[in-house]
Amino acid sequence: MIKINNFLTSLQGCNSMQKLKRIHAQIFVNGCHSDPSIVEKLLNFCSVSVSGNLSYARILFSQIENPRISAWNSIIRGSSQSPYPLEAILLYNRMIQDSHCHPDNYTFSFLLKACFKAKADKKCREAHGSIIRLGYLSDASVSTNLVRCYGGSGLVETAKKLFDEMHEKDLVAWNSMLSCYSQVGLHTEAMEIYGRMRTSNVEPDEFTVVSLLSSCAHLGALRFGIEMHKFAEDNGFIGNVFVGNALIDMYAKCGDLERARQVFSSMKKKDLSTWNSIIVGLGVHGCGAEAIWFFRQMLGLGVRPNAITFIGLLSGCSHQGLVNDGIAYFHMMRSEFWLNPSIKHLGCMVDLFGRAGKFEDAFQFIENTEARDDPVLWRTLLSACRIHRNVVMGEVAMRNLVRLSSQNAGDCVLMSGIYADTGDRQGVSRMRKLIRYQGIKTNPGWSWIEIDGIVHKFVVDDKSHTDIKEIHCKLKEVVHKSRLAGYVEEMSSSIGFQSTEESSEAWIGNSNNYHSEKLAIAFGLTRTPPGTTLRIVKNLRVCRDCHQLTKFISKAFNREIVVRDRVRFHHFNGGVCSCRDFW
DNA sequence: GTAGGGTTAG
Repeated sequence: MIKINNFLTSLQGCNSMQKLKRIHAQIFVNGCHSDPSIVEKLLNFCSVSVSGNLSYARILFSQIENPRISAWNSIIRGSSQSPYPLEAILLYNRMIQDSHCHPDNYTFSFLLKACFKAKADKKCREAHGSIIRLGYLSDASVSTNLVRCYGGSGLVETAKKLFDEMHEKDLVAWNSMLSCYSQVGLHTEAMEIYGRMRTSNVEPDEFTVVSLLSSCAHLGALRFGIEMHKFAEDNGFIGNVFVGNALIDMYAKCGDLERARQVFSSMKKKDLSTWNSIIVGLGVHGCGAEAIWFFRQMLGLGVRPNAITFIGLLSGCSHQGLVNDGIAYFHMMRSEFWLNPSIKHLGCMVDLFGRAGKFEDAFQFIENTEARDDPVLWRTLLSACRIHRNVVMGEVAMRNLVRLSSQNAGDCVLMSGIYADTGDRQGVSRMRKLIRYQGIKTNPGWSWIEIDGIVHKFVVDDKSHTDIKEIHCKLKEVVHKSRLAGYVEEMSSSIGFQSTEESSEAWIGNSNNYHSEKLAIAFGLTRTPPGTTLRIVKNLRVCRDCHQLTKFISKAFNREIVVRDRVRFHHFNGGVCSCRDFW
């Protein structure tokens, strides 16, 4: 009789369906099929192993007369890892209804994994009830899975409560909570969790670093990101491809392209995300040509691009005015790689034409696409009209937004900006009325700057900062010095309308000196030694007047200033901006 | 002999 171990050894080297069947047949020949543990082993292997085969596992499972809990667990686990996690939930239901088996802590772990992947919120809550009833909440793996499930369905508070109630929080539990905050965009909370983790004496690992770097990227917290980089180096995490990718993304999003390139070239192991991170990073910095260069390298090495690669490429082309390249890559996407353009790709194309002032092309592009009723495309066209002060096309875009009943405050402010730029007071007042009449909510604008590892946040006309008097004083000096160098306030403010800011900032008449990014820059100037680069992050698009003033500041104070706005990066140096005034 | 965590998207 062949020993069980022999089967296991042959399974290890098994990579084809035929071999699997052969082993299965041998089990029969040797009369081992009546031993449930042997069949369960085979089942578990087929369900879970990378070289396994879930379809075969299903057949095997169907042949077991009264599956024991371990068999149920194997098949539920296999399905939860597959592209059809819903199947795991159905199997669980069958087990509860039709078998005499009771779920254990393993069953719940696998079930919850499936719930997370399938976004099955209701089932998650139901499982939560059973878990409490059966006393499995104290199991670390089960409760960590619950935390992820609630976090993934947006119920972050519930996730946090469960996490806080966990008796023994191990590293995986901390990492799950951290990534939960990071993924829903609560980056400050993610940082707080990290702080608590450290004070609880839990040593971070690669997973911790990756989630944290993602939060650093969104916050624009370069200093903290550099610290994390150092930490990763000291702890031997640098060979990890996730860590490398997250580092590239963090450096790019924090405005330090040079370091992003360095990390990229130092990485021995690269995957698709590595290439995407550098291409997308270069794209938002307006380095379209360089993004194309990387794209060609990538193709040369046989790495197949995906939809994200093309987002990076197309946005790079649009920010650098590479219209023909953009068109070529848009077609290449479908013809060579069988990728269907998403609304984001279409948006990039409208932006590509619009930014280059090719309004007729932009308009025709929207009209000829199936997504012509998607407000995103008209909104993109409207932004381009703002750059080029195109009233006629701006009104076309605005009319379409109204037709689709989706005009928001940002759209009205953009349109107002176009009217203001062309001196049309009536147009401005029409837009103001539209906002008041429809009660459209405006989006408050803020900017932040990181000084000595602390993030300082400013809103328009901020009075809350403890050093606000000093900041205002500095701002006066800054404006005075810039005026001497030739700075003139933008025309639009002289008719009582403040520029492009898509926010309530825009509606506060004469407060243009107190826009959030101006406050942040003035603060940065008072708190950093001469020559230090200032890095500002803001949630909206930078306004024309602030953009103009920042150019003069970069020259008058001899500072490099990097501003990350909602759309892209602006590198101000020696009186000019990398966006060449097309933003 | 059975478990849980990570990056990139106008």
